Amino acid sequence: MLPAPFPSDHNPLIRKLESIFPLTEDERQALLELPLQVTVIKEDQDVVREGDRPARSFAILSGMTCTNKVTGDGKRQIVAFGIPGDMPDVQSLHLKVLDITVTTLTQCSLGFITHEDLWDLCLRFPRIAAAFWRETLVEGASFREWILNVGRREAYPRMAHILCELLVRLKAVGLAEDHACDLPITQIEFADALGITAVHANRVFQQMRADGLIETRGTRLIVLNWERLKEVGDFDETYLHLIKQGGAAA
Amino acid sequence: MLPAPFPSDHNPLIRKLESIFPLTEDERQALLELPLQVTVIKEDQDVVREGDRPARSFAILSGMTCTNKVTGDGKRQIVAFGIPGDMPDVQSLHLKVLDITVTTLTQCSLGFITHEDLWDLCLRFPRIAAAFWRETLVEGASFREWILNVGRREAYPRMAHILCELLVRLKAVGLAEDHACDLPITQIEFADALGITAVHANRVFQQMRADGLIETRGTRLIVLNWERLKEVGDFDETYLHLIKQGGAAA
DNA sequence: CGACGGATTGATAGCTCTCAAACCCCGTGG
DNA sequence: CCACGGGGTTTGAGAGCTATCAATCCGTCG
Repeated sequence: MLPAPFPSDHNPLIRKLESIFPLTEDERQALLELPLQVTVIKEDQDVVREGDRPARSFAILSGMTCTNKVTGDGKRQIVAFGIPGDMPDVQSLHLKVLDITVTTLTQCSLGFITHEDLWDLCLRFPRIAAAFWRETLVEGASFREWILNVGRREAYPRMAHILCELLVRLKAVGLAEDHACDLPITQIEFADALGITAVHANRVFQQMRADGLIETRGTRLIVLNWERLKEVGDFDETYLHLIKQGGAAA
Repeated sequence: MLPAPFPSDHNPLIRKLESIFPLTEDERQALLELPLQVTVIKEDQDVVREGDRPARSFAILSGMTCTNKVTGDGKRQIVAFGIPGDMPDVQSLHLKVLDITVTTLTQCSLGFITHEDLWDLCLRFPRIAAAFWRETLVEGASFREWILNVGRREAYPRMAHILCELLVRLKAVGLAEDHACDLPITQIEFADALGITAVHANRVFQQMRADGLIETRGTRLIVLNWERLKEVGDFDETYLHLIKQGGAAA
């Protein structure tokens, strides 16, 4: 079940770009010819670390990551989850020193692209550059919502909100069914994402189960009452700026 | 004391771009010729609102803004402060629907640029496009630190951290002395930025004054012990990605 | 079978909130 | 010149959410 080298449109990055605007033949060709060093990395590994000065960025081809920061006294905060199609450290293209650490949550297949190649691509195809820029803006929107979530919602709705976000995003890349998905995220990690303790995250989960909102089986999340979960989590997916496809998903 | 139409290099936007990389004559010229509709707006006004679909973006020429979001039950969270040179809603260039509201904290002079003109500029001058992109990446870095701040620091260090950030950023645009600046931010707004209540923000301020860290005189903030403030706030300005100038500031 | 990381549970402490009221400063209007 | 009104700042006391600290439980893995 090792991720194969990604042919044509099974490349999540290309699929993502195509969801933003239809690629011309040239653009598509350039993306396919882009030197992509595909590497498989085990779970729980740091791909890049705060303070690094990478000469390349990467796209997640399969697997999940989390982007995190740490306070001076060692408390960790997860600020984003990465799913296939995301490029958690594109910022390093413009900002020399990384201010974040990207850690794998599962085994991941990552496609590394040198900054040189990325620059070249962006200069030759301004629309692709714009699409990357757009992606970082969407990421920014997500950060803003995350701040609101951590700053102004209590633990319970906070958890509900993040579950909604994850489910919607995973569905957008075809990795979730209607109301269920695989979430390789421990309660400790949820706690670090929500700014609460693992103990409290656990109690929140129990309450949500007791309330009939969700069910968990191992890493699998099953949402029993989607409408209620959205309501409780005060969730409105507008901020994810997903592009609605007219037709059905692939 | 009305902000005058901004000639040449008194335009904070141009100054900011120049701090990122030296502009060529062409680039500089294009920026100066950019149709900029300068508007003065009173304090406490919404410039754009969540849900809007603006056809233009704006740069802050003078004054301060805050970018905020609101939960379903009306709790407000400030996610960023805008200072001269910032473009709080550039995102609208790529993302149709605004997910944030930008409110003036003081009277502001704003330079509006239509998205059409912005696109044109970006396509003609890829380096300028890259600089804008870079700016949104820096903004993203700031959001990430904000999440860490709200999620993992207690109220006291949280406040210290935000004061550090504001002072450093204002100094970078020449709006702060070494350890003092004008902060037109009420305690209520600080509270909304920190994810705490106004009452608690007030108590934190009192404690910081009692500890000899700061002094406030009206809207003026005077930092009495900068080293200690940074330490307490666990502040390291790396994430602001400021570009150090070799020479002195203007 | 022992080790280990994650999930759970219980009891206590503590940071922050909530609610209310008072206080202050300042611009407005009589 | 002073009363009035309004927003921001302070204060106090009590309640509540979440953290802390410790153990226990559980499933997986060598």
